[in-house]
Amino acid sequence: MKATQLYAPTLRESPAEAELISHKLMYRAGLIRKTAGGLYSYLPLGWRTIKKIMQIIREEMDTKGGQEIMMPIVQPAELWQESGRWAVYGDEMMRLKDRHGREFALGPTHEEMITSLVRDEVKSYKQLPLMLYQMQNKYRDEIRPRFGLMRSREFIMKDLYSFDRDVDGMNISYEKMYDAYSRIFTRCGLKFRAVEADNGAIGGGHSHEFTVLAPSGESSIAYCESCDYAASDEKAELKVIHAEREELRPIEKVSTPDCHTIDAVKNFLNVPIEKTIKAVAFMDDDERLIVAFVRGDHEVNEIKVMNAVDGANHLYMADEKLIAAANSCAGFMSPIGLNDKAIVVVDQTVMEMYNAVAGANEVDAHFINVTPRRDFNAEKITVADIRMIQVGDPCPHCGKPLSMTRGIEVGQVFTLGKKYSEALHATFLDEDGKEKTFEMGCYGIGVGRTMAAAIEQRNDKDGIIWTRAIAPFEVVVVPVNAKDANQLAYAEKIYEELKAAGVDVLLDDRKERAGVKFKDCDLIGYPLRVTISPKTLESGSVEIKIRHNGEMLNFDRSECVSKVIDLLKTL
RNA sequence: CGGGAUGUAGCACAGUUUGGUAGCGCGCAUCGUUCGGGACGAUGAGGUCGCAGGUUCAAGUCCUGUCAUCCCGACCA
Repeated sequence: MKATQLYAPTLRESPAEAELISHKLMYRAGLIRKTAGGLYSYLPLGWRTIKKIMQIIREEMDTKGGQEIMMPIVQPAELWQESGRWAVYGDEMMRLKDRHGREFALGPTHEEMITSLVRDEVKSYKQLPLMLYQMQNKYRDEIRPRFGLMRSREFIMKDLYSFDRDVDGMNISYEKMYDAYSRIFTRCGLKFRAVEADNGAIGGGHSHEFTVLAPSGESSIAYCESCDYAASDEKAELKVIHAEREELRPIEKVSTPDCHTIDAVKNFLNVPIEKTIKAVAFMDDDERLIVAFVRGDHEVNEIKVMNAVDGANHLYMADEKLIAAANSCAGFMSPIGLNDKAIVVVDQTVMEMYNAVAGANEVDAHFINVTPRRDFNAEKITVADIRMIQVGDPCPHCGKPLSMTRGIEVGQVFTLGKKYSEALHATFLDEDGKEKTFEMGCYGIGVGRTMAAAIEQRNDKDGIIWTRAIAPFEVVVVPVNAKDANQLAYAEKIYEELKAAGVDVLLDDRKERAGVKFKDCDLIGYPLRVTISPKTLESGSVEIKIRHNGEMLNFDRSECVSKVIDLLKTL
């Protein structure tokens, strides 16, 4: 490819609306352009990278036995009604009607489609396991598209679905995909973690999010530097912290005027915050009052609370009336004396405290010397791990202190079990002649987001730093002055040789000044630059610059191709 | 959907307070000089000032409405 024929409009300045480094650089380097909020066009350079990422994904999927297919983007409402998700999915689904008024959606995901496809065709265990995947645009009408390709309304996704005859088979498929994903992101040159995730509404089974470590990421993860444990902050399991055993003292009510917050109570009674118990009151969709208790210095994890309470799907801040109905008042709640209107959930660590401070369920009063195991007397107490992880909490695997970081979720794997196969009555005949329901799994990768994450992770003040595997071109050959026919001919020769050797190479034959071309090279981020100048022409040599460390090397012209190939192996 | 902000040339922005001929830089085109890290000079093209209504002799500027974009929050199979 020659730069004079390449449509790669670079910009000196980034658009005001771009906030994220990767978004700015993709715009400036001429990789993408925006059409409307959350809708982007990929220009030639961006699309080349996307295609390379897709190819890596394809190879790894195929290696594991995946077979590529292509399903329609437009999906009939009936399928979604069958699974029950037509009503559930809400405004995030882009819906449309055809000329006859029949309802359709632009696919946000394809569980229904694939399940319907497979149930009609796969009738015997002999056809299993089956793994089918596709790469295509998905549509989600995000409440707030942002960060360029990170959260857009139309995006390219690879989605694979596995069908197995039993749970063991499903778990094997899961392991295969987990392994493939690790290989894919490694090949893309990304630093990532497979994070244990909450699989929320899907329910049951395993789930890992493949998260690229980057401070600008939207998800927060806890990870261990000593072992490979990593989990989203919502999911991270926590161990019980046992307080030091103390002589039990009798419980006592004390006056704590105007002490509505834990800080105020702590200061007023002059006790360490670790000796206090705080309450957070929620209500769910059915207006049930759910009161969560954690140690004063801990935070409540709403997801864990929801998981601990049967039937709770959403949590909201409770209103005063509900709290009053449970015989309590905001700011002074405790499990001691709450009536059965309240569902009480207590963090496991709270149960191990001695002589602690807790509310008294009346205004301006607290109990001191509360020992939960002895004193908690609410109707029903659920004890569970319900707190948010904090830096320094021990790793559940090896016990070392955990670190926290932010990350970009680029892929997710999870087991679905029979959720969709049951809803859509997708069955097969097993070896024993009995009809059985498929055990499914689904596995997604955000392709555009992977590109953005790669840029987010590797860039400097001059631009993008591509890893060789996903660079739009591996090498750029730059004659410093393309108006000089000798230089251009020399550069063209080298370009042809590299191309013949299978190198993905661009010739920057534009009649621009050297500075302009160099700036563009750095901005776009080709891993290697081969420079041709009067000097190299005269000495019969070439100069090679390595983008990521700025190193300049000189080689005899005859070695050019072999040196480029050697260097590329290290990038 | 709540809070905040912004819409003026391809990009970045000034002009709006106090109504009076639509501007600067970059980019783009032509010519000349220059030529290893975003050169210089000259000439030039490019705008219904987001859109719609209103006030006024006169609106980019004031008023009303509306649309879009961005940020924070809520939300996120």
